[in-house]
Amino acid sequence: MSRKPEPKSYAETIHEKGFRFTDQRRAVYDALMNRRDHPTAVEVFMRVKGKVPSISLATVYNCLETLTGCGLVKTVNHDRESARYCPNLDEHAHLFCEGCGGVTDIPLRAKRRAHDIWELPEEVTISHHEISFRGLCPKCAKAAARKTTKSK
Amino acid sequence: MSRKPEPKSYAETIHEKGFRFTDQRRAVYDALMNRRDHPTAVEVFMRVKGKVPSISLATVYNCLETLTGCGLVKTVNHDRESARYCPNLDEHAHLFCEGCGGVTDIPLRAKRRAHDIWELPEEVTISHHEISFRGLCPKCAKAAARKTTKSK
DNA sequence: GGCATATCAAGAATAATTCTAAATAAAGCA
DNA sequence: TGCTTTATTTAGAATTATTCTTGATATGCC
Repeated sequence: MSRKPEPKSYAETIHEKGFRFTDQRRAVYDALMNRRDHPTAVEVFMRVKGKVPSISLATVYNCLETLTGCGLVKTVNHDRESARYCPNLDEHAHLFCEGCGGVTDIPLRAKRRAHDIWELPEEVTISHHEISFRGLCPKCAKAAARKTTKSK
Repeated sequence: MSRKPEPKSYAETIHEKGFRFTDQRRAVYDALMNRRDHPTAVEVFMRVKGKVPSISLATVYNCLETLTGCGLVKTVNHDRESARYCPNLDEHAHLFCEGCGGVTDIPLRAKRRAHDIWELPEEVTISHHEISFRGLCPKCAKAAARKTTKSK
């Protein structure tokens, strides 16, 4: 298949790690970058089918794993729901809305370190952390407030 | 079966919610409280079998759900691993050790509020949050440090 | 004790993800 | 360019944790 030149950044990142930048991997990566939301593997699969009709769900899982392994994408877990994937590499938490089911990125306030917030023993080494909130996103919270006001 | 008097606190909590405090539920609750660690449902099942040999895994799941519904136990999730259950009701995070596989409770430093740490939009309502760290617990971190020192 | 309801046990069913094996595609080299 | 080696993809089977279903038990209340 034909190849357009890619912005070096991520194509190179993949190559540096010893992986090939295939059409499938690009399509999966683009599916995330174009929307910058938090789709599940199945949702990515549906988006990608348009571009690479022959792609299989297993390949989507493979690609997502490769991309996370390269540090280009993050996995987002919440309770026992399907894993979601996030292209935002900045430090942030996630808010899972109980109203609309959406996921919102919540940035960390500047200069907060885990040790300032949590009583982490000195010795521990943190390789990864994940913070998730469940509640109502701004939109749903406002809608709920309106409803309550009216009914009273 | 025979019943010893229970400390009112949790037996009552269960009754208040309209549930019966059965032998199975007590055994599951005790399995958590006696060790105060973070077992999976299967681990709870194994512990409980000694006390209630006829118990089934499905019942352990049911009991754990009832107990969490009553606010006596918390569910702890990490990546896509099996859910774990935690009897510590204080505000805390969890450290999942990549060395020994153990889970450590990490208390919140006094008086930190989520809004101080995260750029949460004013309107949002948080009903629940979960913080998990992955890394090396103090014991494993020390062991790793020793090893590195020796080999150099 | 007898009735209504809650709970339990066993195994089937489900859902997300991973694994397997064969087919395809790409990269490296003659 | 053609050949070889290796990586990747595909489709479907397998796995794993959890939930659901159904009939059997146990409990609380009159």
